[in-house]
Amino acid sequence: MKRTTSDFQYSEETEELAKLAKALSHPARIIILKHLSKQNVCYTGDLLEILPLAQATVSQHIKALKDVGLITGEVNPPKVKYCINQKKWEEAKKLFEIIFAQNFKKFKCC
Amino acid sequence: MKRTTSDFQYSEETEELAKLAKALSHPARIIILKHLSKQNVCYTGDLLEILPLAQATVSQHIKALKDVGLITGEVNPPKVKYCINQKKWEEAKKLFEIIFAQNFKKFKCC
DNA sequence: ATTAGTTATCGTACATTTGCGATGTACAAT
DNA sequence: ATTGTACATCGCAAATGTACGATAACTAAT
Repeated sequence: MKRTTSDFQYSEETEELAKLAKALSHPARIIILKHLSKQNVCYTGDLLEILPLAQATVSQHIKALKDVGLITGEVNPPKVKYCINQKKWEEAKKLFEIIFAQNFKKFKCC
Repeated sequence: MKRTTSDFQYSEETEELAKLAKALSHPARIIILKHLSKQNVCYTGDLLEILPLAQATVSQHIKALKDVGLITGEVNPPKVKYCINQKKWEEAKKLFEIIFAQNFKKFKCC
């Protein structure tokens, strides 16, 4: 029963969910997303005030969220305005809903 | 996780969500959870067949899920039976629901 | 006691993430 | 042109994650 790792591929959905989960896997990025989902709009400076991190580090976390598509930035000199990317946000919501859909009410496990 | 402000602490909820997201941040662990949530019960051997990874690696991923509390194992010699930990599963579901609750219908962003 | 089956853990190598200071970029105002 | 503001990126160090072969542990059956 050989398993050849080289040609194996996870499904698109699985890969996407894993990527989104990774984006949520740091407290600072959770804070950023929660802040954005409440405020609807914010600037890097706002986040610097609520996070215990250096500016360079906050910028990195923002980049991670941007790279996965969960937020978008709009240059608004000399600031940059960030928002939730609503389309991706809904997509993420759905993917997490799917995996947590099962509720097990009638089963006894270990 | 070094912090400049040494006494800063993220909230329990934020830390917990980040930990759960980290548990979901690898495709192999997504597969394991999906399989368990469908099958309700499974053995390490079952997972070896559906994952492109060595036994040691699969065992590590299982451990990661066990450590965060999402699954439980019951020794059933010579096998080990795994299940979703329903209580933690529901907790995770709620935490993800909370962060994705916002839906932005009436706002225009960047 | 030995063997076979199943899974966990150890040791190792390599990749990625996290954090920060320093530096670079871009624009506005002087 | 220079300065100031806001933010991104670079380069580095430390920590953490990923993967695997080898080995250990544990039990059932011979």
